[in-house]
Amino acid sequence: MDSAIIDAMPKPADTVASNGGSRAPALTDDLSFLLARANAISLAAGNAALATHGLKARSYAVLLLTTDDARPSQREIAEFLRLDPSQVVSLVDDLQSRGLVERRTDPADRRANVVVATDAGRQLAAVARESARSAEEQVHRQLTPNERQTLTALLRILAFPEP
Amino acid sequence: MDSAIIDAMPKPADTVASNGGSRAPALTDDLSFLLARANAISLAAGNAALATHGLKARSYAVLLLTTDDARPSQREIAEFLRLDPSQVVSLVDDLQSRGLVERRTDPADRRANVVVATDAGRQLAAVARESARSAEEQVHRQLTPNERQTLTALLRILAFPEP
DNA sequence: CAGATATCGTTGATATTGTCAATAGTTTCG
DNA sequence: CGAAACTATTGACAATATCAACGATATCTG
Repeated sequence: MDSAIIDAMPKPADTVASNGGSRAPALTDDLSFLLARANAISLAAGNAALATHGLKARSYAVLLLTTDDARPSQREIAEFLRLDPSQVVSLVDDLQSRGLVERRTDPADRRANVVVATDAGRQLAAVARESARSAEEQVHRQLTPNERQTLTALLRILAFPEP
Repeated sequence: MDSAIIDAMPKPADTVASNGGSRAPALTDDLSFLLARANAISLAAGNAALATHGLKARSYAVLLLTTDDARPSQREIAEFLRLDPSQVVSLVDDLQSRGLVERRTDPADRRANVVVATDAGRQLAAVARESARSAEEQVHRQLTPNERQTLTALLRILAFPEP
């Protein structure tokens, strides 16, 4: 069915107590590994849910950004999603060929393309969002609302580091 | 330099208040997206740190698992890391060709290969672990010890769902 | 202002990773 | 025993990542 990428990396097992018996040296306690595995699961669920609409997490994220008032350029999209600019080209190409977004050269900087969702794009984004939301709900159903909020706040610190 | 994968997916922006002004519709508040972005950052840092030792997050994770007393089979490794079994074949091939791990057919089930680190593998794992640890430290330095512990606990719930 | 320097999007080449079906060897189950 | 299920492996193919080079702008510096 669906699978996913995972990339992990461990940590010391110093504080011996946290490990059940004397089992694995690290991975299960490792933040980076857990991050990777949780992401893989979340991503798989999201992709599965979005497939109905001909989207993947990637293209969905781009589409959603283009519905924003901020009118991001391709470079900004690339930075935000941590993608190579050339990958954004492909993603926008695809969405554009389906009539979901448009490229408009930024009047303020004619090198840059501002990507903006069409009406069709906005409509699709809306329904896709609902699918994504319920897929997420499944993945995160083991967490209480409070826990979700805490998790979101902590992840935001990692995802958008200060210095 | 390094870049990384990202895959994201958003959420409703219902609770209007959480958004600064009237900016982005969702992504910054979306758990799945934050998970993806945080993972991308963590992964990039880990890969960079491990490159010194000729490892990536992937191969490092496999190597580390093989230092475990649990003596995982390739199938178990694949499941744990959420990889296709064929990818584990490649990873183990590589590590084995470098003399870091060995394949031993499980006496209890001669279909299965138990993968176990050699002495050299254990040594490398030890030093690589130190590199990974300090890379992680950089990524997570914005979190207090308490926050890290909380985050770990919450992520574990997502990474290893109950039912 | 001119020329050097940097940036944005794009293309294309290349490597890495993901996905899937098919297979031989084993085990398990009826 | 024979059928069905499972393990590792291979190979083919699709998707993604990575990087260098380019034309079109913009910005900077003297």
